Amino acid sequence: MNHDSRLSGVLHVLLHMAEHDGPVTSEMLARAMNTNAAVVRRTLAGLRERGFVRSEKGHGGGWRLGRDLAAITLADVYDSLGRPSLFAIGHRDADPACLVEQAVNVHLDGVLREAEALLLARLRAVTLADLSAEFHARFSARPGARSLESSHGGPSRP
Amino acid sequence: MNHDSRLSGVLHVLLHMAEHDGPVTSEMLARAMNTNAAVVRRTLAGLRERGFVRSEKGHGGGWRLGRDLAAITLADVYDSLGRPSLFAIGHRDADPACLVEQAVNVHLDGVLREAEALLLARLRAVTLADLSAEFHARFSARPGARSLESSHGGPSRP
DNA sequence: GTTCATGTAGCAACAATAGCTACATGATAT
DNA sequence: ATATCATGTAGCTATTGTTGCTACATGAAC
Repeated sequence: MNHDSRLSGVLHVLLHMAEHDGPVTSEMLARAMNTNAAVVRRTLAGLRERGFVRSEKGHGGGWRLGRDLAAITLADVYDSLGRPSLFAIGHRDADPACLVEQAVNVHLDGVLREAEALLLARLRAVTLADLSAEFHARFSARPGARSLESSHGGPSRP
Repeated sequence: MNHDSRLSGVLHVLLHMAEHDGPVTSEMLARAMNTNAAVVRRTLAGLRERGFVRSEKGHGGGWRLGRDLAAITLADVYDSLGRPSLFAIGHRDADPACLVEQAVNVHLDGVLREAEALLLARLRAVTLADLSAEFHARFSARPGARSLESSHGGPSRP
Protein backbone atom coordinates (compact mmCIF):
# COMPACT_ATOMS: atom_id res chain seq x y z
CA MET A 1 0.00 0.00 0.00
CA ASN A 2 1.78 3.07 -1.21
CA HIS A 3 -0.46 5.61 0.41
CA ASP A 4 -3.89 6.61 1.58
CA SER A 5 -5.93 7.78 -1.42
CA ARG A 6 -9.25 8.20 0.35
CA LEU A 7 -9.18 11.99 0.24
CA SER A 8 -8.49 11.92 -3.47
CA GLY A 9 -11.18 9.30 -4.03
CA VAL A 10 -13.84 11.09 -2.03
CA LEU A 11 -13.23 14.39 -3.81
CA HIS A 12 -13.58 12.51 -7.08
CA VAL A 13 -16.97 11.04 -6.22
CA LEU A 14 -18.23 14.29 -4.71
CA LEU A 15 -17.60 16.11 -7.97
CA HIS A 16 -19.33 13.35 -9.89
CA MET A 17 -22.25 13.71 -7.53
CA ALA A 18 -22.36 17.42 -8.22
CA GLU A 19 -22.42 16.83 -11.98
CA HIS A 20 -25.30 14.43 -11.71
CA ASP A 21 -28.96 15.32 -11.39
CA GLY A 22 -30.64 13.39 -8.63
CA PRO A 23 -29.08 10.79 -6.36
CA VAL A 24 -26.16 8.63 -7.50
CA THR A 25 -25.86 5.05 -6.36
CA SER A 26 -22.73 3.64 -4.74
CA GLU A 27 -22.54 1.28 -7.69
CA MET A 28 -22.31 4.12 -10.21
CA LEU A 29 -19.71 5.96 -8.15
CA ALA A 30 -17.73 2.76 -7.73
CA ARG A 31 -17.66 2.24 -11.49
CA ALA A 32 -16.39 5.79 -11.98
CA MET A 33 -13.60 5.11 -9.52
CA ASN A 34 -12.78 1.58 -10.63
CA THR A 35 -13.48 0.30 -7.19
CA ASN A 36 -16.15 -1.39 -5.13
CA ALA A 37 -19.52 -0.06 -3.93
CA ALA A 38 -18.78 -1.09 -0.37
CA VAL A 39 -15.61 1.01 -0.45
CA VAL A 40 -17.66 4.02 -1.53
CA ARG A 41 -20.17 3.54 1.29
CA ARG A 42 -17.40 3.04 3.81
CA THR A 43 -15.48 6.17 2.89
CA LEU A 44 -18.58 8.36 2.56
CA ALA A 45 -19.89 7.35 5.99
CA GLY A 46 -17.99 10.11 7.77
CA LEU A 47 -19.24 12.76 5.37
CA ARG A 48 -22.81 11.64 5.87
CA GLU A 49 -22.50 12.03 9.64
CA ARG A 50 -21.42 15.63 9.14
CA GLY A 51 -24.10 16.48 6.61
CA PHE A 52 -21.82 17.00 3.62
CA VAL A 53 -23.67 14.25 1.77
CA ARG A 54 -27.05 12.59 2.22
CA SER A 55 -27.96 9.02 1.40
CA GLU A 56 -31.32 7.43 0.72
CA LYS A 57 -32.25 3.78 0.62
CA GLY A 58 -34.56 1.93 -1.70
CA HIS A 59 -35.80 2.64 -5.21
CA GLY A 60 -34.41 5.85 -6.60
CA GLY A 61 -32.05 6.08 -3.65
CA GLY A 62 -28.38 6.91 -3.61
CA TRP A 63 -26.08 9.77 -2.65
CA ARG A 64 -26.43 13.51 -3.12
CA LEU A 65 -24.58 16.53 -1.82
CA GLY A 66 -25.81 18.00 1.43
CA ARG A 67 -24.34 21.45 0.86
CA ASP A 68 -23.32 23.79 -1.89
CA LEU A 69 -19.98 23.07 -3.55
CA ALA A 70 -18.61 26.39 -2.31
CA ALA A 71 -19.52 25.48 1.26
CA ILE A 72 -17.34 22.35 1.40
CA THR A 73 -13.59 22.75 1.77
CA LEU A 74 -10.98 20.06 1.28
CA ALA A 75 -10.31 20.34 5.00
CA ASP A 76 -13.96 19.47 5.69
CA VAL A 77 -13.54 16.30 3.69
CA TYR A 78 -10.24 15.51 5.35
CA ASP A 79 -11.78 15.95 8.79
CA SER A 80 -14.71 13.74 7.81
CA LEU A 81 -12.30 10.95 6.97
CA GLY A 82 -11.05 11.02 10.55
CA ARG A 83 -7.96 13.15 9.89
CA PRO A 84 -5.72 10.33 8.78
CA SER A 85 -1.96 10.75 9.14
CA LEU A 86 -0.58 13.15 6.58
CA PHE A 87 3.05 12.10 6.81
CA ALA A 88 4.73 8.82 6.10
CA ILE A 89 7.70 9.69 8.31
CA GLY A 90 7.95 10.46 11.98
CA HIS A 91 9.78 9.75 15.18
CA ARG A 92 10.23 6.35 16.79
CA ASP A 93 9.22 7.32 20.30
CA ALA A 94 6.92 10.19 21.25
CA ASP A 95 8.42 10.66 24.72
CA PRO A 96 11.92 9.19 24.88
CA ALA A 97 14.11 9.15 27.98
CA CYS A 98 17.19 9.66 25.84
CA LEU A 99 18.18 13.34 25.68
CA VAL A 100 19.68 12.81 22.25
CA GLU A 101 16.42 11.45 20.91
CA GLN A 102 14.56 14.32 22.56
CA ALA A 103 16.74 16.75 20.66
CA VAL A 104 16.05 14.92 17.40
CA ASN A 105 12.31 14.91 18.07
CA VAL A 106 12.21 18.62 18.84
CA HIS A 107 13.64 19.54 15.47
CA LEU A 108 11.94 16.86 13.39
CA ASP A 109 8.53 17.45 14.94
CA GLY A 110 8.97 21.17 14.46
CA VAL A 111 9.61 20.72 10.76
CA LEU A 112 6.67 18.35 10.37
CA ARG A 113 4.33 20.59 12.31
CA GLU A 114 5.23 23.50 10.09
CA ALA A 115 4.52 21.48 6.98
CA GLU A 116 1.28 20.20 8.47
CA ALA A 117 0.11 23.72 9.28
CA LEU A 118 0.78 24.79 5.71
CA LEU A 119 -1.02 21.76 4.35
CA LEU A 120 -4.10 22.22 6.50
CA ALA A 121 -4.25 25.91 5.69
CA ARG A 122 -4.23 25.07 1.99
CA LEU A 123 -6.93 22.43 2.46
CA ARG A 124 -9.07 24.99 4.24
CA ALA A 125 -8.60 27.48 1.42
CA VAL A 126 -9.75 25.21 -1.40
CA THR A 127 -13.44 24.39 -1.87
CA LEU A 128 -15.18 21.82 -4.04
CA ALA A 129 -16.32 24.77 -6.18
CA ASP A 130 -12.67 25.44 -7.02
CA LEU A 131 -12.19 21.83 -8.10
CA SER A 132 -15.41 21.98 -10.11
CA ALA A 133 -14.24 25.12 -11.91
CA GLU A 134 -10.99 23.36 -12.73
CA PHE A 135 -12.93 20.44 -14.16
CA HIS A 136 -15.22 22.60 -16.29
CA ALA A 137 -12.23 24.49 -17.66
CA ARG A 138 -10.69 21.18 -18.66
CA PHE A 139 -13.96 19.97 -20.11
CA SER A 140 -14.32 23.03 -22.33
CA ALA A 141 -10.73 22.72 -23.50
CA ARG A 142 -10.85 18.96 -24.12
CA PRO A 143 -9.01 17.89 -27.30
CA GLY A 144 -11.90 16.03 -28.93
CA ALA A 145 -14.82 13.67 -28.64
CA ARG A 146 -12.55 10.77 -27.81
CA SER A 147 -11.68 12.02 -24.37
CA LEU A 148 -15.35 12.44 -23.65
CA GLU A 149 -16.08 8.86 -24.63
CA SER A 150 -13.10 7.29 -22.94
CA SER A 151 -13.73 9.14 -19.74
CA HIS A 152 -16.69 8.93 -17.44
CA GLY A 153 -16.19 12.55 -16.52
CA GLY A 154 -18.60 14.39 -18.80
CA PRO A 155 -21.22 16.63 -17.23
CA SER A 156 -24.68 15.18 -17.49
CA ARG A 157 -26.08 18.46 -18.78
CA PRO A 158 -23.37 20.41 -20.61
CA MET B 1 0.72 6.54 9.54
CA ASN B 2 4.03 7.66 11.02
CA HIS B 3 5.51 4.35 10.13
CA ASP B 4 8.84 5.17 8.57
CA SER B 5 11.09 6.27 11.44
CA ARG B 6 14.39 5.72 9.70
CA LEU B 7 15.25 9.41 9.45
CA SER B 8 14.57 9.87 13.14
CA GLY B 9 16.54 6.74 13.98
CA VAL B 10 19.55 7.61 11.87
CA LEU B 11 19.78 11.12 13.32
CA HIS B 12 19.69 9.56 16.75
CA VAL B 13 22.59 7.21 16.12
CA LEU B 14 24.61 9.88 14.32
CA LEU B 15 24.48 12.12 17.37
CA HIS B 16 25.48 9.22 19.58
CA MET B 17 28.39 8.62 17.25
CA ALA B 18 29.40 12.25 17.59
CA GLU B 19 29.35 12.05 21.39
CA HIS B 20 31.55 8.97 21.43
CA ASP B 21 35.31 8.90 21.10
CA GLY B 22 36.43 6.33 18.57
CA PRO B 23 34.27 3.99 16.53
CA VAL B 24 30.90 2.76 17.82
CA THR B 25 29.71 -0.74 17.00
CA SER B 26 26.33 -1.49 15.47
CA GLU B 27 25.55 -3.44 18.60
CA MET B 28 26.04 -0.40 20.84
CA LEU B 29 23.98 1.81 18.56
CA ALA B 30 21.26 -0.83 18.40
CA ARG B 31 21.07 -0.94 22.20
CA ALA B 32 20.74 2.84 22.31
CA MET B 33 17.86 2.65 19.86
CA ASN B 34 16.18 -0.45 21.29
CA THR B 35 16.53 -2.22 17.99
CA ASN B 36 18.70 -4.71 16.16
CA ALA B 37 22.29 -4.37 14.93
CA ALA B 38 21.32 -5.51 11.44
CA VAL B 39 18.77 -2.69 11.27
CA VAL B 40 21.50 -0.19 12.12
CA ARG B 41 23.80 -1.52 9.39
CA ARG B 42 20.98 -1.55 6.88
CA THR B 43 19.90 2.01 7.47
CA LEU B 44 23.43 3.38 7.66
CA ALA B 45 24.45 1.75 4.36
CA GLY B 46 23.28 4.72 2.29
CA LEU B 47 25.14 7.19 4.46
CA ARG B 48 28.33 5.18 4.14
CA GLU B 49 28.12 5.26 0.34
CA ARG B 50 27.96 9.04 0.47
CA GLY B 51 30.77 9.44 2.95
CA PHE B 52 28.71 10.81 5.84
CA VAL B 53 29.83 7.88 7.98
CA ARG B 54 32.70 5.42 7.76
CA SER B 55 32.71 1.83 8.96
CA GLU B 56 35.57 -0.47 9.87
CA LYS B 57 35.55 -4.20 10.33
CA GLY B 58 37.27 -6.37 12.87
CA HIS B 59 38.70 -5.65 16.30
CA GLY B 60 38.13 -2.06 17.37
CA GLY B 61 35.92 -1.55 14.36
CA GLY B 62 32.60 0.19 14.15
CA TRP B 63 31.10 3.41 12.86
CA ARG B 64 32.36 6.98 12.97
CA LEU B 65 31.29 10.21 11.36
CA GLY B 66 32.85 10.99 8.00
CA ARG B 67 32.27 14.74 8.20
CA ASP B 68 31.88 17.53 10.68
CA LEU B 69 28.47 17.83 12.34
CA ALA B 70 27.96 21.23 10.75
CA ALA B 71 28.59 19.77 7.30
CA ILE B 72 25.69 17.29 7.43
CA THR B 73 22.15 18.56 6.95
CA LEU B 74 18.97 16.66 7.67
CA ALA B 75 18.36 16.71 3.91
CA ASP B 76 21.68 14.92 3.38
CA VAL B 77 20.51 12.15 5.67
CA TYR B 78 17.09 12.03 4.04
CA ASP B 79 18.67 11.73 0.59
CA SER B 80 20.98 8.99 1.84
CA LEU B 81 17.96 6.98 2.92
CA GLY B 82 16.73 7.01 -0.68
CA ARG B 83 14.27 9.87 -0.26
CA PRO B 84 11.40 7.80 1.08
CA SER B 85 7.84 9.04 0.62
CA LEU B 86 7.14 11.99 2.89
CA PHE B 87 3.36 11.86 2.70
CA ALA B 88 0.91 9.19 3.74
CA ILE B 89 -1.77 10.54 1.41
CA GLY B 90 -1.86 10.97 -2.34
CA HIS B 91 -3.91 10.45 -5.46
CA ARG B 92 -5.24 7.14 -6.72
CA ASP B 93 -4.07 7.46 -10.31
CA ALA B 94 -1.15 9.55 -11.53
CA ASP B 95 -2.53 10.03 -15.04
CA PRO B 96 -6.28 9.46 -15.08
CA ALA B 97 -8.48 9.65 -18.16
CA CYS B 98 -11.30 11.13 -16.13
CA LEU B 99 -11.33 14.91 -16.32
CA VAL B 100 -12.85 15.13 -12.86
CA GLU B 101 -10.03 13.13 -11.39
CA GLN B 102 -7.54 15.28 -13.29
CA ALA B 103 -9.01 18.35 -11.65
CA VAL B 104 -8.74 16.74 -8.23
CA ASN B 105 -5.14 15.73 -8.86
CA VAL B 106 -4.13 19.21 -9.98
CA HIS B 107 -5.22 20.78 -6.72
CA LEU B 108 -4.21 17.98 -4.39
CA ASP B 109 -0.79 17.56 -5.96
CA GLY B 110 -0.29 21.31 -5.85
CA VAL B 111 -0.94 21.40 -2.14
CA LEU B 112 1.31 18.43 -1.49
CA ARG B 113 4.13 19.82 -3.62
CA GLU B 114 4.01 23.07 -1.69
CA ALA B 115 4.24 21.25 1.62
CA GLU B 116 7.04 19.07 0.29
CA ALA B 117 9.04 22.09 -0.84
CA LEU B 118 8.69 23.65 2.59
CA LEU B 119 9.70 20.42 4.27
CA LEU B 120 12.78 19.88 2.14
CA ALA B 121 13.85 23.51 2.58
CA ARG B 122 13.66 23.06 6.35
CA LEU B 123 15.61 19.80 6.18
CA ARG B 124 18.31 21.59 4.20
CA ALA B 125 18.50 24.38 6.75
CA VAL B 126 19.08 22.19 9.81
CA THR B 127 22.45 20.53 10.44
CA LEU B 128 23.51 17.85 12.87
CA ALA B 129 25.36 20.61 14.72
CA ASP B 130 22.00 22.24 15.43
CA LEU B 131 20.66 18.98 16.84
CA SER B 132 23.83 18.53 18.89
CA ALA B 133 23.49 22.04 20.33
CA GLU B 134 19.91 21.21 21.29
CA PHE B 135 21.09 18.06 23.02
CA HIS B 136 23.85 19.81 24.96
CA ALA B 137 21.43 22.50 26.07
CA ARG B 138 19.12 19.78 27.39
CA PHE B 139 22.02 17.97 29.02
CA SER B 140 23.15 21.06 30.90
CA ALA B 141 19.59 21.78 32.03
CA ARG B 142 18.80 18.21 33.07
CA PRO B 143 16.80 18.05 36.32
CA GLY B 144 19.13 15.66 38.16
CA ALA B 145 21.29 12.59 38.14
CA ARG B 146 18.30 10.36 37.54
CA SER B 147 17.81 11.40 33.95
CA LEU B 148 21.49 10.79 33.31
CA GLU B 149 21.25 7.28 34.67
CA SER B 150 17.99 6.31 33.05
CA SER B 151 19.07 7.61 29.67
CA HIS B 152 21.86 6.41 27.48
CA GLY B 153 22.30 9.92 26.14
CA GLY B 154 25.05 11.35 28.30
CA PRO B 155 28.19 12.66 26.63
CA SER B 156 31.12 10.32 27.10
CA ARG B 157 33.35 13.14 28.30
CA PRO B 158 31.30 15.81 30.12
C1' DG C 1 43.95 -18.97 13.58
C1' DT C 2 40.62 -17.17 16.64
C1' DT C 3 37.79 -13.45 17.56
C1' DC C 4 35.31 -9.48 16.49
C1' DA C 5 32.66 -6.59 13.54
C1' DT C 6 30.70 -5.30 9.23
C1' DG C 7 27.93 -6.64 4.90
C1' DT C 8 23.99 -9.01 3.10
C1' DA C 9 20.36 -12.06 2.24
C1' DG C 10 16.10 -13.76 3.50
C1' DC C 11 12.10 -14.49 6.29
C1' DA C 12 8.18 -13.57 9.68
C1' DA C 13 5.62 -9.92 12.02
C1' DC C 14 2.93 -5.95 11.86
C1' DA C 15 -0.01 -2.18 10.26
C1' DA C 16 -2.97 0.18 7.17
C1' DT C 17 -5.70 0.75 3.07
C1' DA C 18 -8.12 -1.50 -0.52
C1' DG C 19 -11.10 -4.89 -2.58
C1' DC C 20 -14.51 -8.11 -2.03
C1' DT C 21 -18.57 -11.08 -0.35
C1' DA C 22 -22.46 -11.64 2.45
C1' DC C 23 -26.29 -10.30 4.74
C1' DA C 24 -29.42 -7.32 7.42
C1' DT C 25 -32.23 -2.99 7.10
C1' DG C 26 -35.22 0.02 5.14
C1' DA C 27 -37.77 2.43 1.20
C1' DT C 28 -40.21 2.25 -3.17
C1' DA C 29 -42.89 0.31 -6.83
C1' DT C 30 -46.21 -2.97 -8.34
C1' DA D 1 -48.13 -7.56 0.84
C1' DT D 2 -44.25 -8.62 -1.74
C1' DA D 3 -40.54 -8.15 -4.77
C1' DT D 4 -36.92 -5.14 -5.74
C1' DC D 5 -33.51 -1.88 -5.01
C1' DA D 6 -30.09 0.53 -2.36
C1' DT D 7 -27.76 1.58 1.82
C1' DG D 8 -25.28 -0.05 6.27
C1' DT D 9 -21.95 -3.09 8.17
C1' DA D 10 -19.27 -6.99 9.33
C1' DG D 11 -15.54 -9.78 8.15
C1' DC D 12 -12.28 -11.76 5.26
C1' DT D 13 -8.14 -11.61 2.01
C1' DA D 14 -4.54 -9.03 -0.80
C1' DT D 15 -1.12 -5.77 -1.00
C1' DT D 16 2.84 -2.96 0.33
C1' DG D 17 6.15 -1.19 3.23
C1' DT D 18 8.94 -0.95 7.51
C1' DT D 19 10.72 -3.51 11.30
C1' DG D 20 12.94 -7.19 13.81
C1' DC D 21 15.43 -11.13 13.52
C1' DT D 22 18.63 -15.09 12.19
C1' DA D 23 22.26 -16.87 9.48
C1' DC D 24 26.28 -16.68 7.16
C1' DA D 25 30.08 -14.76 4.37
C1' DT D 26 33.92 -11.27 4.45
C1' DG D 27 37.58 -8.96 6.32
C1' DA D 28 40.59 -6.90 10.11
C1' DA D 29 43.03 -7.17 14.48
C1' DC D 30 44.91 -9.64 18.22
